[in-house]
Amino acid sequence: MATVSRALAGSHPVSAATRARVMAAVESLHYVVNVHAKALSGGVAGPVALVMEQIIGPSFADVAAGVEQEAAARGRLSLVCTTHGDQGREHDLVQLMREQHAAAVILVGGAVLDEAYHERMAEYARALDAVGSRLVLCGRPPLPGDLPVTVVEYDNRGGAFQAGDHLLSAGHRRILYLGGDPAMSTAEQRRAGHLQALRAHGVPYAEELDIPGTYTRASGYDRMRDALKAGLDFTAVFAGTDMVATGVLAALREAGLDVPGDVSIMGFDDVPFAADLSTSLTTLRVPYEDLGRTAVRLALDGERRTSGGDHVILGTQLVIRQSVRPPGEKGTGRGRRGRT
Amino acid sequence: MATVSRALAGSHPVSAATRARVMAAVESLHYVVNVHAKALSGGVAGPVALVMEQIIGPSFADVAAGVEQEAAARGRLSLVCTTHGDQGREHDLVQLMREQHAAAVILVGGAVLDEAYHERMAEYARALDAVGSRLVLCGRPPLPGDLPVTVVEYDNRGGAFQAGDHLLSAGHRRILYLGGDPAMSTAEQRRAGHLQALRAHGVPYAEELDIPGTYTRASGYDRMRDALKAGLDFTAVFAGTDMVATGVLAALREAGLDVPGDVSIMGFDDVPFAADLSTSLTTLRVPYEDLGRTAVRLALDGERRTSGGDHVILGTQLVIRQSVRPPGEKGTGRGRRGRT
DNA sequence: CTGTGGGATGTAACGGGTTTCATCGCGAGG
DNA sequence: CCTCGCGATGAAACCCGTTACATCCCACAG
Repeated sequence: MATVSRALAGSHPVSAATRARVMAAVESLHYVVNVHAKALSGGVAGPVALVMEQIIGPSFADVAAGVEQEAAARGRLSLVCTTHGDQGREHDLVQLMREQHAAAVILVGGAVLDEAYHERMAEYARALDAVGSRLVLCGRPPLPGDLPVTVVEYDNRGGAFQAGDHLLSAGHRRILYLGGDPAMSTAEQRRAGHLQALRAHGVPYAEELDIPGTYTRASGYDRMRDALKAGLDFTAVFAGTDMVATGVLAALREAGLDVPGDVSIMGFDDVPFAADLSTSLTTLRVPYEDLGRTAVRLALDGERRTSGGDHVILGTQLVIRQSVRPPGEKGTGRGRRGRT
Repeated sequence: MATVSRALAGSHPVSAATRARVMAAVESLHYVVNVHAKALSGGVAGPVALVMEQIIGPSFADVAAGVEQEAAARGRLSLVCTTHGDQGREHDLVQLMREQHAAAVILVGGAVLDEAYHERMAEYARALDAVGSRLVLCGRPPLPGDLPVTVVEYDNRGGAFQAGDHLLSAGHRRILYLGGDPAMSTAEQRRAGHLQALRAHGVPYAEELDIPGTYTRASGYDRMRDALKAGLDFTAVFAGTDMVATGVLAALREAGLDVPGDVSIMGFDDVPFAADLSTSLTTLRVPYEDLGRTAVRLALDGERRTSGGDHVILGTQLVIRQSVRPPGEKGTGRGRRGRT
């Protein structure tokens, strides 16, 4: 038994004859080592767990792809778990990953940054640290205090500033901002970036143009229809997400408005089909796959473990297509007062 | 130690006082059972492994979501692994899953159905069966012979027939078929369905309109440009995939052709953004998420294990949007002879 | 008052590897 | 020819739970 182990692991010298016999036996018996036994006695690298609300949606799938890729390159398995927004399930999953001795638990996606959130994360961080697992926050801001947490963000605020700046530089002054849930970190950061851009251009804030929602196509569609119905005055729409932008596009089209002739649209995410929408979307590319890869890399490499953790912010990139044009260059030019 | 186990598992009676003490200790020590030890000694359900070429791409992500969802509902973890088309890696992954004692290994995506493939699958099936794992083929035809394999397909051929029939019924006779790699099972099945529809309508097969490629946007774009340049005569394009259709749409648009005014397009897959393309796509909905769910359900439920395995074929559904219109209803009407 | 049944808990084996330590055999050097 | 030393291999401990089995103690019935 010991010899078999040595032969298979190659950790200690074994005679060629014995090795051959072992290999033959392994072959004929279809033998495979039992990971559990192996794990129990020593080695075995724990898997990398990715915890998100849902897989559906291009950005999450991209993060997952990045994680899987990087984990596989390091000989790790990657687990995919979804919470569907249920905190109880999130908690259970973290517990489960502790049992699994996961090398890293990556929590991805925006979150509501209230007091309870911080407590929850602190608890996760400590609990995971106690069993040698690493907590990684992906696409979320770092935690206050000195917790064993690795953070990989992308620059929501900077990106939104860049995007808003692009719109403003084109001459737009009345920009309808269709954001996400204001409680969510990403939504708030993007909104902050937009507001910052407004200030930078000396454009006064108009409350009626600042509309929250969710990051879904349906939300974009509904909010846009509402806005048109309400006769809001605007020349451009800044959608919190390409999905939102897609809904906006559909609603605008239905209303007989031309993009970008009548209304400009700015997206966010650069989903794969952004270029193929009825009007190809000017948007902001977010390096989702990179985000996943970086998360794994940071969690697994480096000897840190020095109380605090790494913190990386990935940049975003403006992708200029056809959905943004200076106002008034064609068609009615200035906004729209709905069908009133 | 035994008492602790009993208290936590609740399998045997333990006095309330002892249970309380155990719980307190667990709490203060942040104790969690070791899955490996637990697995070694008895229970512990193995994870469900999903093996695919890549995660990126809406259909794969949907399958993954279905698998994760159904696995989680049964208290199983789901592993995601990608092969990137490498058979060696596929083999390694199957081996790895045997070590992991995975409950099921789900291979998803079309495959080249040659002799070597069948041998490989047969080997996988037997090897997995030997350790109590189940092999599931998802989106692929069943294997010849009596192997312990579960198969979950969707009706590629029937769907393609339906789609082709839709085009033909609209009056199209010159249909450009932009298929996938003819060696791949899904591509061949779809093509067969299309040919069947042609026959059913008494339309002769035209070799120059039967163009293979890959299921990517780039392939659709390139093939379409080539076809236009070659001056092919056609009134409709049947794209093997919505991604291909997206590329076709882009190429047609660039060439100044109107869809569906000049050319009709039929897609396949009903990707989430199909409705939002420059012309919303008439396509065939494939129940990818269902596919994943069914795969897990079949693999985990049922006592079968009776040599052979289940075989389920899921239906598809025609989704009529705006990219198909009878030929000649507007514009040039009859195909296009390129820029020649 | 004693026998007995049963709840509560300790003991030990087991699962399947890895690793340390001990043993053994053989070739080379003294 | 003897011994030292090292490569090869066997024995046993260990990893950490679960569970069958053995104890032990107490309450209740006879």
